[in-house]
Amino acid sequence: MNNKRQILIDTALNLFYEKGINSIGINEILKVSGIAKKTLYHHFESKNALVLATLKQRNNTFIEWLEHILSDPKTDNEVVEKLFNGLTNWFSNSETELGDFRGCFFINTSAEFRDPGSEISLYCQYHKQQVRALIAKYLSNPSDDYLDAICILKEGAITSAYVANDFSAAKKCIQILDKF
Amino acid sequence: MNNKRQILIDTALNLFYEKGINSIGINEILKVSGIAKKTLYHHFESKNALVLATLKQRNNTFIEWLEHILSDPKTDNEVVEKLFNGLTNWFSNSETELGDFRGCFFINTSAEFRDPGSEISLYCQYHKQQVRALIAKYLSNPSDDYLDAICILKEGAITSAYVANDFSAAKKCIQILDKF
DNA sequence: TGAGTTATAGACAATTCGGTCTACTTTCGT
DNA sequence: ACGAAAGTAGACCGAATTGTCTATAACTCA
Repeated sequence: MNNKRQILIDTALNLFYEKGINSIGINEILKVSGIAKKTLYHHFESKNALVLATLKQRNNTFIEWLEHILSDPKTDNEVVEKLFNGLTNWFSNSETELGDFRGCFFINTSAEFRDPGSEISLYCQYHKQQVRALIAKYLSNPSDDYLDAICILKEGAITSAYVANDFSAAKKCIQILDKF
Repeated sequence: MNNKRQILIDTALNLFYEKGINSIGINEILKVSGIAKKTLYHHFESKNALVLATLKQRNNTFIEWLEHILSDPKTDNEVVEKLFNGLTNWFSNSETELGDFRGCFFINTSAEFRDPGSEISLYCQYHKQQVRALIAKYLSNPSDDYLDAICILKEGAITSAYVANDFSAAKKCIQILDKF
């Protein structure tokens, strides 16, 4: 039964993303999901293994969402518009697939797991590569400079929205890239 | 004697910034600093109060560093160059005042303390406002659009450097702003 | 039917957490 | 010189942490 395993991942991801991984204990995940501790440790060898599974789940969700909102662009400008309008919607909790905005799960997790060589940190890095590659796929002229600009602004918009509470950051990025 | 208080803040800040606040217990700070627990709780009413003091210390250090590297700019382009070259130096551990690069202490702390209304989250937000105001001070033509672009790119560069391991991100920002 | 897998509840261990407290000593300003 | 303030070591508290273990039950599939 992969059922219980999936419920554990879903429950853990929701709690981790909302409250932070270090703030959520195993017992709380079990209490919310209604699953026994032995079952958790049958499917995952440690809390870190569960964390890694939630990262992969979130990566899949995010990539699918991105593919959806970027679909069928006519121009490169349209890719930029779709991307940053999508981020704006995310910030204002209008993208139900992504849940209530609490920053980027991977940036947050990198901040909590500081060992740069750990599997968790490396997966966060990998996620950013995935997103970059996906954006590149939709651009007709994916010059490195243009792609760099889009990706750096994307990180800046997410961080500005979460830390500085500036939900209009993504909209401003469209203007900046217009002049590029 | 504010001496012990200052040692506690310095020790805590170093440990918090390197390993993360939730990963560092009170007892470790006491062990490293060689200060008694009673003394800590004489100066700070809780761990959170100590955390807040380290945030203020880091804010002062960062603002002073920024004032130093931005001093006497001749043009707005020079402000941008000085800022992002400074960030590049920070990423490669060449800015001794800022310590070994471990991302932005305020972004990291926002990720660890997820309650958006908490005093700690609000101070992180305040820090970003301070930095923005300081950059504005050095610009001869601080239009909101230009300032927004600089600040979003700054956040993007720091996050890209830390999470995606791209230490050249800040350099790319100069090019992007050239065309603005 | 019977073996193997997956599940259950929850006691338990070992450690760590933030924080309090006692009893004592040092330092400093007037 | 004296009293107040600031310091020390570390025992102690209750709660929370991850992870192990026992004992039992339900499910699937050959």
